[in-house]
Amino acid sequence: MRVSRDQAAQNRARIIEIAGQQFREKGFDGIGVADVMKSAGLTHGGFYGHFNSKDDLIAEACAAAMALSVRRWTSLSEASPDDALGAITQSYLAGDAHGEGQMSGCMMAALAPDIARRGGPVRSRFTEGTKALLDILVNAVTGRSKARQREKAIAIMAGLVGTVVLARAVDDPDFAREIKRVGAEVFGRDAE
Amino acid sequence: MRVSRDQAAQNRARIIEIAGQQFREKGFDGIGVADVMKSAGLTHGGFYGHFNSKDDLIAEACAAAMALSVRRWTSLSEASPDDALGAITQSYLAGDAHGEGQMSGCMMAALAPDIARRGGPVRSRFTEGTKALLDILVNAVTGRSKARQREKAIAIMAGLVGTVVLARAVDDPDFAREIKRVGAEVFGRDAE
DNA sequence: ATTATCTATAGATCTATAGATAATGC
DNA sequence: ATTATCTATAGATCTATAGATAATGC
Repeated sequence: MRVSRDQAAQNRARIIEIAGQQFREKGFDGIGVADVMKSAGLTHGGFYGHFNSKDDLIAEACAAAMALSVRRWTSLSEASPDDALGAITQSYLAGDAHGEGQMSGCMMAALAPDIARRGGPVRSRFTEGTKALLDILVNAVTGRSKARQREKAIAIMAGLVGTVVLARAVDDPDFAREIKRVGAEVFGRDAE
Repeated sequence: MRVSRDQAAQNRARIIEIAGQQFREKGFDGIGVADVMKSAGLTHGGFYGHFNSKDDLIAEACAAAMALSVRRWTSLSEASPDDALGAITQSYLAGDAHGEGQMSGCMMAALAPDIARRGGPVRSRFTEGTKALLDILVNAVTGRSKARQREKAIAIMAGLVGTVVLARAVDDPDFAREIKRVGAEVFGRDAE
């Protein structure tokens, strides 16, 4: 039942990708190692050939999901050079509406509080990703100084994360829509 | 070992209060029924005389924590009638810094993504609380129309939640401080 | 020969229940 | 007599490990 080195590397990458999706959808404690492996078409026991522990996988999945967001924001910025902020916020807030659910959405909005409760590698990988995303936003907004741009970018990032977090948690669809509409208007425009 | 009806009611209230703190600190899956009961000075088996299930406790703890936030925001508004927004945001963002940790902080910032993954009573109790908090903020901001006030209040609430969520998740203390400083400046002032 | 994966299981943990106990409240 | 709480445990689930298997790569 052994596979080639290339195949094993692909298997590892697929485990990380699937884990990232399942974690965002169900939470770190909402999905077990055995089910992640099953979704990847592998068996439970094989997991520990790829990772030292579930925490190890969580750190890798976190880093990979953040890296994917960085690539998406970068390509959105390049595709809309005159309204990078609008393109990013629209993409960011439209995710849920398009029925993709949280599994393909932002790691920050899906798991930041859970990441805060974990230590070590998970948090540091997440922090790197957060800084990288922030840098993209800094270049997507205007400001009389770099410091002012950074200030705006931080507020927008917090606003976007809070918007998605609240809209998802709320039970009332109309209220959720209202939250997202306001989020798009307030944080998607490069005011002042 | 039986206690009076009054004592039993107090025990129930204490279980809810302690559960609310532990859930915020460790997550819904991070603390078990047995440990909550132990913290309340009771035994595991007694739990099911007070609640039908852990989910039932989660809903009660969620509602109680939101109600406490509503009372706090209300009294802050009344104590600072000319800068209710500033008083609320300062209190909201200062929590972590004062070493209180998340256990006494905001339910939205600590558990909103986990609440989004749960169904039924937990989400509806949370939604009620969120609407009540929003109403307080609406009255704490100015605007040429009620609709504009509400829009500002929603953006501020999302901004505050996102600020706390990101500042907590991030590994770098300087970065966390920067996020909270910006959040206080941008969302704590009744601009425009 | 090495190693990626598989089967099987140990050990821990967690929710929920069953039945016993003892103090309250009619 | 009722009932709030306790002790003990069933049943499920989850992480991690041990040992076997079979195809790769030197």
